[in-house]
Amino acid sequence: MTGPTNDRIAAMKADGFDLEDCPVRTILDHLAAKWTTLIVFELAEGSRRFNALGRSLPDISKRMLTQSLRELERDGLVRREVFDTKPPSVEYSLTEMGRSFLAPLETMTDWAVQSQADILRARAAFDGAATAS
Amino acid sequence: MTGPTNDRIAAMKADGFDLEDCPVRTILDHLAAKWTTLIVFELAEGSRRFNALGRSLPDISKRMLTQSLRELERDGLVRREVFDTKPPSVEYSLTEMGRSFLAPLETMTDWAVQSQADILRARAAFDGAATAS
DNA sequence: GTGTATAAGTCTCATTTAGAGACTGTATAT
DNA sequence: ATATACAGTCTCTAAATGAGACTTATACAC
Repeated sequence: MTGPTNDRIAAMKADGFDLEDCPVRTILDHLAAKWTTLIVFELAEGSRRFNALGRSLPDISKRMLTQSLRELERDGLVRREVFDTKPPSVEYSLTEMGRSFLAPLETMTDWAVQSQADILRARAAFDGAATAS
Repeated sequence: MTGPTNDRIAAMKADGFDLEDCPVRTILDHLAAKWTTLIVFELAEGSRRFNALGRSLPDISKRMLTQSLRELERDGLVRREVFDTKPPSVEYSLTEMGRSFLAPLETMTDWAVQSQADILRARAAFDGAATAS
């Protein structure tokens, strides 16, 4: 959105902070990406090869699987190892940092599981109110 | 990705589980959406009106701000109140459930802050390895 | 030996989603 | 008179995603 920014943001910017390039945010953006959490959860159970991961996440496209794994590898959460078999196989596994990410991830999913009923109720109420003119 | 699913997923499906329609996943998808966390953090500091939120999140478009707020409202994390001023003003604030979401959210961002240096290092190493033929 | 499948991707094309910004309509401030 | 603010909506364009064909070499079934 355009227009003047508010005081707090203005102050942070004056302080050299660039919202567009905030490292925490670029990290969160990756983690928040649609497939990241699913991949990490799957790798939490052990190393997996590319196609095996694809089979576990049936509705991800090869394209996005490749792309997500590359980002995870680049961020240091996932390790990629190529084995010289015929045909060559590639194994993905969590790094130590990747494993350290499981704790916050589980905090999130625990909250989701606990809140699930409330959320579904809220959605039903919202949709009902919208329908009832 | 097409192809046969693995045993675990197959077992869950046999058990009536539909990955496409997993409630936890639809919740996580919303929470993971690019703007959700920023909006929730901003509302954590107090209620805000539509344009004020836009000013705090300078690079969100009105379109996405509206859409994100609607989802958050529908999920019951955010309350929307219209005041009959001229022109009418609309105030957004966190519900109790919205506030309960701050804890897991902070767990995530804390992890991001703590891991930030490692991640940036990993990225630099990855990019360097790619560049060095 | 011919056909089929697997490995881990890449590439292209079609669809979906997001972003930029004009536009609405009333009312107060300049 | 003119500009600005309120909270959006609407349209048009740009970017991200999904579906699926294609690659190259090998192993297995028939």
